[in-house]
Formats: sequence, structure tokens, C-alpha cells
Amino acid sequence: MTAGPAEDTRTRLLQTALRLFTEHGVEGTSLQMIADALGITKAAVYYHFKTKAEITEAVAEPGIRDLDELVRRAATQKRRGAQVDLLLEGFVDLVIRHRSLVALFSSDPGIARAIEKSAHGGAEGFGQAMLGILSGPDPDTTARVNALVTLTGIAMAGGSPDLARVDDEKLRTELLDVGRRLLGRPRRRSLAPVSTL
Amino acid sequence: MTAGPAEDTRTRLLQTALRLFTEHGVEGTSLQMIADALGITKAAVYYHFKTKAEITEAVAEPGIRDLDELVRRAATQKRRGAQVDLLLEGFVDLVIRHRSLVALFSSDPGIARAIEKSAHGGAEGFGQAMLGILSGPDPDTTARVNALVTLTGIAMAGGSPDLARVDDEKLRTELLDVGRRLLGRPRRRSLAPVSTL
DNA sequence: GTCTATACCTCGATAGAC
DNA sequence: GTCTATCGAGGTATAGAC
Repeated sequence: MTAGPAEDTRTRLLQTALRLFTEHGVEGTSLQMIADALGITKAAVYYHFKTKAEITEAVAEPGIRDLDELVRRAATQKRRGAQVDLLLEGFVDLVIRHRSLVALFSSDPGIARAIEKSAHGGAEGFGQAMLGILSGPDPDTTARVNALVTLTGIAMAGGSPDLARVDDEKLRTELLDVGRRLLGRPRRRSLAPVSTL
Repeated sequence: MTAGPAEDTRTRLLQTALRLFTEHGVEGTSLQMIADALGITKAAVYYHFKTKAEITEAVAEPGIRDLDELVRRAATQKRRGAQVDLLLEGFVDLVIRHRSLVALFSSDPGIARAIEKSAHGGAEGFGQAMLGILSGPDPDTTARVNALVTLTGIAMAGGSPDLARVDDEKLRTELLDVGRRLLGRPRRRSLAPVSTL
């Protein structure tokens, strides 16, 4: 965890891997491609990571951690309205913070495999947990569709190249707005956190 | 185009390929996997298709054709409201008709590559054309976000395993409803096509 | 027209020199 | 920490038997 010359290559490697993953997919990205992009050899990559799976896990890890914490925090809220609001805001923040990574999560089977071993039983687990909160207990089809469109829409739109040049603050406001509309939540007046509904 | 024993293997091959593509991604699916699932050999696969790219193109082709026709038809509408309504309804129908294929389109880089050579300059071209219609001329960020969330949300939700057991008619109604709400279109009373707004 | 056998390449991964 | 060399497995693609 200490910053140093060793971490430098490791960090560049993960950044490069994420970029290539979004361009070609996880399975479509070879270690050779990563090595070439960094100007090193495949064997040098293996000095930093034992396997390719270890790379994908390391790429996904920051997102997983935030997602995990978000789901836990949302679940502790007593009132369902508060659960939904917290989850929605937290998810939008997470999408903003990680942008392209979240889009990868939603779609790439390679990432799904990598997350499978983590808490909650994998990406599917996180998705189900979030859907459960957003769609409520014993949801009808309408509620399930709304929750699904909200989560996937926010994730894909947030990670889309079409919005890459929109600054964080603006995108955050827009995604929150569309999410509230989809879930039938009242629109907030200010951006400051509120303790009561 | 004639139905026969030769076409049978070809059809089964494409169905199997689509299923495997959705499970493992395009790049994550090998010809060996397709051949094994069909109980034939890799070389037998090459009798039906010259390259793997040709398979992915053939898998995507029905969706491409429908998408192409939809965008053309929408563009011929005079009033913008009619363009949006026609595109939204057509897109929902298309998602229902192809379900998992559309979800693949939205996400898999392998599919994107395969479509790249087709009309409109590839998947990106279709996406941009649809976004252009839904978000209107000279759109602000809000309109662009709404259009993006609508398209990606409907596509991903429609292709999601979570909704696989919802029947077509019900899912169609729900997706149309959420799309209209997102785009601020008036809700229809009946499912029958209307000629005036 | 359909599949077997096989060529050839790149994959992920390892060993050991520097 | 990065390199060269190499492995076995599995990838795409082809030649030719039936």
C-alpha cells in the first residue's frame, strides 16, 4: 500500500488494463496487449500479478469495495424511502467516481466471473441486493422493470463515451434526477444531504 | 434461403452461438465451444462459415436489419413527436423480439466490431442516429442523458435474465411505459397504433 | 456437401539469466 | 524488476478424405 517505484508500474498496469478492457472486453484483452501498451514484456507483467484473473480482480476491486459498502449502508436504513434514496445517491456517486468501470460491470462476462468469488456471491449478488432494495418487498413486474432500467441505465449512461466530457458535478445532478423520476422519488431542492424526508 | 437439411445445422449453429455469446461474451466464446455444444467438430463449423467474424455478423444480422429499418422509418416522420414515438415503440418491439441479442449489442465489444462494417458506420452509428432522434436538435445535457438512459436501460432490462420469464406482451407494455415517462411523452390509452397525437 | 486430420499461431503461464 | 526462451493448451483456419 505504500507509494513507491514498484507501485508505479503496478498502477500504470491497472490503468492500462482497465482501458483495454473497456475497448476490447476482458476476454478480448490479452496479456500481450497489456504488455505492449506498457512497453514491457508479458513476463514482466507476471512479476506483478500471478494470473490474468488476478489482474481483472485488481481492476474491479475499488468498485467492488464501494459497491459493497453502499449496499451494507443502505440495508441499515430503517425506512424504505431512506434506503432507496441512499442507494440511488450512492450508486450515482459510485458511477461518477468509476465511470467506465461500472459500465464494464454491467455487461462484461469476464468481469462477472472475476467478481463471482467476492462477497455477496458476485456481481449477480450485488445486482440482486440493489434490485431488492429499489423494487421493494414482493415487487410486481412494474417495480422490477423500473428498478432494472434505473440501475442499468444509470450505469451504462454514466460509463458512456457520449458523456465522457460532461463534468462530474453536472452528470451527477442529471443522473440523480433521472433516477428519482424513474423511481417516483420526490425531487430534492438542494444537493446537500438531508437527514429527514 | 431455402429450408433444408443444410440450413438446419446452420440455424442450430447460430442459435447456439447466440446463447454462448450471451454467457461468455463473443471473444470468450471459442469455435471449439460452439462445435462441442452442437456435437460436431471445429472444422465442420468452418464448412458453414469462413471465419468467426462471419458467425458473429450472422448472429447480429437480424437485429441489424430491424434496427436499420426502424431508424429509416423514424427519420421519415415529419413531426418530431411522431419520430420519438415511432422510434420508442419500434425499439421496444425490437428488444422484445430479440431479447438477449439487444443486450449483447449494447455491451459486447466483439459484437460492436462485427457491426462496424454494416450500414450507418456500425453500432455506434445506429446508437448515434437513435440518440439524435430521441434527444432532438441541439440537445442539452439533460436531453442527452435522458435519451441515453432510455435506450440503454430498455435494452439491458429487456435482455436481462431477471425478466426472462415475463411474457412478451406484459414486458412490452412496461418498457413502453418507462420509456414514455423518461422522455416526457404522453401515456397512451390503448396499444393500438395512432395516426395523430 | 459434410467432417477428419492437421498446420500454424497466440494464448496464459513458468524458469532462469541479468 | 525486467528480460529471453519455452511450455502445453487451445485458438483460427485449411487440405483433403469420404
